[in-house]
Amino acid sequence: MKIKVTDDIDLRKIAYSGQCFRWKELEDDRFLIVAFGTYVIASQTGDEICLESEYDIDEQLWVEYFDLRRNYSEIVDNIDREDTFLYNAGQYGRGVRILHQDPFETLISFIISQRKSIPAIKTSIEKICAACGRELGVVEGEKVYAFPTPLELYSVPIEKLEDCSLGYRLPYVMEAARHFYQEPDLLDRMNEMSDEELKEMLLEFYGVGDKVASCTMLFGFARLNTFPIDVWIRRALDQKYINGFPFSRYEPYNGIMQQFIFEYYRGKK
DNA sequence: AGGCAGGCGCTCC
DNA sequence: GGAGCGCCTGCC
Repeated sequence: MKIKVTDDIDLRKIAYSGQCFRWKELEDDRFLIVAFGTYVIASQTGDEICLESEYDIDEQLWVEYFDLRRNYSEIVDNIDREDTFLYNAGQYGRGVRILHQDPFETLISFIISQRKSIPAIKTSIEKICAACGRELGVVEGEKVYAFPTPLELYSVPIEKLEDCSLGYRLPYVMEAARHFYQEPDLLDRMNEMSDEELKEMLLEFYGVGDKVASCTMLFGFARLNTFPIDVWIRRALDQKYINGFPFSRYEPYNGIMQQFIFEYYRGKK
């Protein structure tokens, strides 16, 4: 399947943007993307995204996933030119989009992410998927597993999870899985909530603080105004915005600005 | 080979 | 309500 995109998109930038952990680069600029209980192999030629899979491809699902209904180039063009740092960050980050990922997977992934490097996060998540996720097939000689459902994760024997490099995060993961499993309408309720209510609720989860809650909202609930602050963003803000970041100017897309800043600042180190 | 990660909970004030 | 500390472990 091919999807024509009339907006900024760059699969490579997205793949390495730190928001997704189950993209794997294959040869020839192709990316294996496992999400929503299925997978695709994505590649890009100019403004055309090609998706291939042994499974049926639900175009609307992936349009939603890549947030293709939103016009990012317009958002980049709206950046204040006087703000040289943000303007440059926007240009540098052109093509990055905020993925609309599965909320449960996003929550668990960012719980795991605390005090871990990105390679370590990926390793841990892959182990979890292999331990209790559904087997989806074989791609380039490697088995592909779906991210587990709350039930699959909650009911896996604890010994198997102990081999997944979770460390002290193990009880955090189990608690979150239990919540989602035992409360089937939880997700619907969360989707109905305002940003403030959702944040409050996520913070009640054991092991979830401000950073993890914010990342879950931005990357898993498509709350694009959420502005996660990690050590990199903290440094960037302290250095470039002594008088505070102009959040009101970039509503309702502060989260996209955060992503640009993150890419740019981390890239330049 | 040892410090350090894209934090958080808990325990003090 | 804020500062200080311990935490698992893989990765560079």
